[in-house]
Amino acid sequence: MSEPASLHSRPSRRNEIRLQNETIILRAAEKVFAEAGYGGATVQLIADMAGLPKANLLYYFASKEDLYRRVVQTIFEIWLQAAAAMDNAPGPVEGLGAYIDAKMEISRRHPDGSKVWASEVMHGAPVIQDYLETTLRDWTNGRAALIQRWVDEGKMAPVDPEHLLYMVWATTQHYADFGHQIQTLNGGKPLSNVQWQAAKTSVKSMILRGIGAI
Amino acid sequence: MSEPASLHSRPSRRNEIRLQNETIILRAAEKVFAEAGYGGATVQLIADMAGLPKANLLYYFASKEDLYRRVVQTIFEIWLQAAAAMDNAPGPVEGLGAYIDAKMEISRRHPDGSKVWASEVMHGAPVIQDYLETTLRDWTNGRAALIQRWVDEGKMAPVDPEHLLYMVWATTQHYADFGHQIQTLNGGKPLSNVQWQAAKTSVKSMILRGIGAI
DNA sequence: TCGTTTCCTGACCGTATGGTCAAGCGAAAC
DNA sequence: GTTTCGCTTGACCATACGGTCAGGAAACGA
Repeated sequence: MSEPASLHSRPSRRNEIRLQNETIILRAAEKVFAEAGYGGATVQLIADMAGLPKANLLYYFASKEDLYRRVVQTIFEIWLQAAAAMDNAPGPVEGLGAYIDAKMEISRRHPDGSKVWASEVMHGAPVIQDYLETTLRDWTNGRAALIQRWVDEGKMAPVDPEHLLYMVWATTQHYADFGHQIQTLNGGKPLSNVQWQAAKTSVKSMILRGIGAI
Repeated sequence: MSEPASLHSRPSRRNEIRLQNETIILRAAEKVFAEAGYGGATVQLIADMAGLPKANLLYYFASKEDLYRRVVQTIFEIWLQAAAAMDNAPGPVEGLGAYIDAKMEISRRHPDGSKVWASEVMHGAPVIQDYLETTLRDWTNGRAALIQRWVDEGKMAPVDPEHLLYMVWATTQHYADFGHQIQTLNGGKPLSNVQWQAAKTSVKSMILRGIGAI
């Protein structure tokens, strides 16, 4: 109530600082966790990457684990956004096509996040186990049912929906998680725009043909 | 020259002990590195898993890094064995089919090794970068040429060989690296024999159909 | 201007880690 | 029987880590 005139033009300077620093720290943390893993990452390393004193990080985030949890949750939310790409699609070509596009785009724009996610799952999902058992399981069951419907309607070959989803996840995330290997096999250079488009096209056409949708 | 009678029946007791302990230690190390990552793994943890005093590990292996290097190299050799499955195949159905089978079998039997490999690559391959640039690159180029030949001979659709290989790697290794996620989505239970067979069949049929080989 | 709240940070602390070492042990070689 | 040599291990060490804290600086409300 004591907030003056413009509610959005002045986020009170303090909140602005807080938000900005939290963003910087989270970005640095994502990178360091991706590069070194949770155990290999140190608060000092993240602080250096963020350009802030270590004690300042621990002013904004209670602990290294807390920071890690925030990073993982952020990635999970990005993951869920792409998940919506399958909604309201008339068939597998549109639905899975859009989903693959979205996931490839995430691999390109958030490779660090993808790596942190992969690492978290590989280590037994100590932080997001409950999400796996609730949100992810529900989403997967729902989409598996949708795919099964497409099968029943003769829009694609009778493939097991879950293994199809695993293939989509695996293939798209590979371009982020194993980006270093791909880059090495690409003569040491990152994939160009053209190469990314080719990758997208290749993946989509192989998968959609693989399920008899095209 | 002073070696008595039977050269193979008595590996001189001491070599036997050495070999046996090294094996135990390497097995324990693989598991701990897979579960905790390089940074999260401690020599003490590996020693406990192996049932030996910490100082004894460091008698057989000079350092934690040395131990890790040995684990990664072992995995790379297993990887290369499966790579031979594509050799001497008349076409993609036999060649890629056998390769996918072999890689799925590795995911099932060496999930820890697969995770260590994935982790190593994700962190920029600090230990096996030279292998990536030599052995892996040569192998990949060779197989890409082979696949291209199949394409030219009309045995499969004109797909980009490298993206096809990436898809095979990603999909097969997913069952090891993301085994925990798959298990969670499977009601918390590991895949049964039947489910593993179904996974193999699904992956093979989707990929082989995806490249127009069947 | 003054009091209050939030932000900032160098110095510090207990702990855990990778690695060392010296002394002991036991099987084999002579 | 004695010597040799690789194996074994508890104790130890320097370092680096996550986290704390006290006290100062800056921003804010009145």
